[in-house]
Amino acid sequence: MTVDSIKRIRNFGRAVAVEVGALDDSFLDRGRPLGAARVLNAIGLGYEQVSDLRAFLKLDTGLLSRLLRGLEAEGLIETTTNPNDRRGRITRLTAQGRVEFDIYEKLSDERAAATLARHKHAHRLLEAMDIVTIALSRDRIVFEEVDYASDIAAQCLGAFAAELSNRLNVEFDLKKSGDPELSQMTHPHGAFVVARLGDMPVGCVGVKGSGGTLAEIKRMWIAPAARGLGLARQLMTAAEDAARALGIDTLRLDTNSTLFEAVSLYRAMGWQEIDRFNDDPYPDLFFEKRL
Amino acid sequence: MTVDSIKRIRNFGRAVAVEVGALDDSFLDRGRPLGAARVLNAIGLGYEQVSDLRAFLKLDTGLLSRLLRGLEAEGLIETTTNPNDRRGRITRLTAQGRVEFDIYEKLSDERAAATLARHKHAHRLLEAMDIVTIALSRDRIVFEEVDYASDIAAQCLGAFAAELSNRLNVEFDLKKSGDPELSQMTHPHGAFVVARLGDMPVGCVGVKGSGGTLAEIKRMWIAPAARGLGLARQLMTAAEDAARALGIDTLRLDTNSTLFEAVSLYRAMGWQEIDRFNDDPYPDLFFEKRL
DNA sequence: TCATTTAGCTGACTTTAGTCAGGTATCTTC
DNA sequence: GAAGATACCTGACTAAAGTCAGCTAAATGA
Repeated sequence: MTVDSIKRIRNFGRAVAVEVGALDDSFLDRGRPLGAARVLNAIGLGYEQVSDLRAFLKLDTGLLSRLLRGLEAEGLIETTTNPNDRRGRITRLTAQGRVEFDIYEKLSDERAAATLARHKHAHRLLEAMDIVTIALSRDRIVFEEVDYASDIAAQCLGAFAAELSNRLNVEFDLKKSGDPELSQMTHPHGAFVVARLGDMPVGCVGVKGSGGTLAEIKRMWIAPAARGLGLARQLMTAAEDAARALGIDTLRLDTNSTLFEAVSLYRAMGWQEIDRFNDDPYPDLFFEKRL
Repeated sequence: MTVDSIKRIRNFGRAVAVEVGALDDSFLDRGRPLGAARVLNAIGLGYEQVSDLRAFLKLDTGLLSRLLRGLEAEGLIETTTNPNDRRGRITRLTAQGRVEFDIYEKLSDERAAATLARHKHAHRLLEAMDIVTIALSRDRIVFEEVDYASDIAAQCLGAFAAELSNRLNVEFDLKKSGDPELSQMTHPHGAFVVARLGDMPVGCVGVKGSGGTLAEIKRMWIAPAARGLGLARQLMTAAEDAARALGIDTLRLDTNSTLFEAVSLYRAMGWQEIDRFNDDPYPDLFFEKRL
């Protein structure tokens, strides 16, 4: 079984190496060596400090320095000293550099679009790619508080609502005007936490308070492609931390007994079953945790 | 939607590039430059002719020639002229070269095992990897007749039986002694066709004959990770070709109406619905095709 | 048969990547 | 404020990768 698994991973590696290599090749089409292209790309992505660039690209100080001089000579970047630490330097794309960066971005997009075009019904492929992406980059998933009205929160809530509508076979629209949740999941009443991989949302949870020391956990969602990685636990921990920071000492939540994985997670994390505290028809299990 | 799909593919590319790069790095541990290691690896994989090596590795003739001389000097390979075309050359691993190749294989296996170890419940990840592997390498899937008793046939049949047992919730064991299918799916009575990607089985189908001009299609299976790619059609075509080559002019099959995708494929490929021709309880639809 | 093509080799070269030992300016710490 | 650490630079180097013209030997094809 394990031998077979290793074979499967190696087959995977071989298959994707072709795609990855093709992208690098397309980067050479601009006549610039790959090293310089990668530096330009990193700067365009927002790595400004030379030290950050070095860490990100894993380049020797001398080599990076020379590549930067090269891009400078091409008129693609400008460097200034970092005002906060005048040993360090800040690099920035010039207008021309921005143009060139955008061309590389376009090349990447075209590569990806070509892959997509080769697969008419790519839904399953994309889903599988997401699973792989998230699993391989699990360590880079960040959990952070965001505004309930932010873009990434909206993405999470939209996916959450779509899934709920689909599963319960009812209309479930979070966007209806005057959402009373908004202020209750915003400081100082409550908070909203998302888990994301880069700009890709992979989970969320809301702490819904009313100004007192009691709050409720709501809108708990993990992206389908991110399930089975133990993110729920991390997300709950982040939510508890956020609640504590707001001065909340008791959290409640409602759930359904058919979601046995979630239920056993709550129990494992120290939640106590309590009596029904609302009259929603869907939940049949109620929990409380003292922080 | 498409813009989003492109983002997902690019995120995927970024995530796997790290893994792919790590493998290359581990190849450098042997002290040999990557180019030479790749040539050695390709020879070990069975690329014997220098021209094949060149095409596979996309190397300049001069560069490859020099790399081959280097490996020769290390005593890892031997070259002889190709007796069929004495301009060409054949390369082969020496015993020492085989040892070195095996070490690289082990390094690759260890890399894969390390990836596996990082993911305790890797089942979902492996399944997703399979989907990606097969989708990206779809063009390299080969359809070929194999012996019903061969190893790859056994793998297909085992997977087929496991799936059927699971789906019908009954014991379904193809391995019971004296399988009557064996001779009926072997030349000259019948045939067995598999679809494979390298050594990874992705589908199979049997043509079960009894010496006459009538035969039956049986054991049609597509690996779960390979579904949605249109392989069934190619597999059926290969089965029809095999049947024709055996002098068979009429094919029959039974199926279940709930498998509507399969049923519509049969209709699209020119199969005609006929009356029930056996009394198995599972199938409720019967088809025939004149070749 | 003889011109042409093909397969592979070698020599001479350039480019790219990477390493390392200095050096200067700046920051940190005691 | 001196000692040490840090950030970045340059020069000098090596190794690896890649390019190209020209060569020989063999096969191909009119």
